[in-house]
Amino acid sequence: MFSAMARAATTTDAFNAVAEPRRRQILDVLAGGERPVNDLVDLLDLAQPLVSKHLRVLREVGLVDVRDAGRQRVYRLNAVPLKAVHDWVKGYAQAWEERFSALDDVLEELKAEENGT
Amino acid sequence: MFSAMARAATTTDAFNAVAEPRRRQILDVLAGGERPVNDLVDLLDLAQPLVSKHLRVLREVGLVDVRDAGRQRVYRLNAVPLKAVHDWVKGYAQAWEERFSALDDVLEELKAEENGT
DNA sequence: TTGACATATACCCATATGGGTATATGTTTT
DNA sequence: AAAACATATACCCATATGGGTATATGTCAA
Repeated sequence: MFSAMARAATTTDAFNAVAEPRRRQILDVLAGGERPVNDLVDLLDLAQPLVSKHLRVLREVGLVDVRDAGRQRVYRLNAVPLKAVHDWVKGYAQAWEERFSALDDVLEELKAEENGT
Repeated sequence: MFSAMARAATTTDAFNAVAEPRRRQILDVLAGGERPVNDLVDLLDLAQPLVSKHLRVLREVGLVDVRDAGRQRVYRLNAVPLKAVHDWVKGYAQAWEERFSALDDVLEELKAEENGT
């Protein structure tokens, strides 16, 4: 038995992992190839413990893999969990395209008015 | 002058708005057409104030528009801000496809082994 | 105008979060 | 073995977050 949680963890899936800008930055760097932690510290200009913490979230969600290399820990991108995000958001592509073409229509109208009705 | 914030707000962009499952549900419903708040309350089986709060976040991020209709407030999807999410995640498509084809290779190998050698 | 209805807001609460500093852990070099 | 290096973890802290209940606000119906 346990009382209802006041708030559920929000760092347990790809959507949340990727909601944090720092973590997107990390993934963006790793997209260019695997990197030890210190590289990320330098590139992100963020305290080392914070980088490690973000990496932990990414690891728990499966967005990165780690490999030991002497005294370094080399992190590597695993983009697979991002497919879920992509699949969800892809469903809205039509919706924003409609919006854009609706805007185009308005602009066309304005242009037509400019040239006399 | 102000002291450094201990933590920045995380509900101020599309990435974060969409990280919350309830809000994705709301958008999924609105994708089927505009809806008054109470419809969402019924469909999501969530307390009305919570729905209103999630709608507020979505509104602030520009993912929904509102329209007054008598004593109802009708919410409507605006998918445009999702394009940013799509654009970012799209850049990783190649990465997860590589992973999948790497997996395919492994499976092929196992299959080959099964049939002798 | 009084009451029902629809929605937003003001609170309270427990917990998650991200940043920070100090330190533990493990590895390589000297 | 000791020192330097690389990384993870344990804390502390302020604040954001999501859920909940009560209530304010505004609109329509009787």
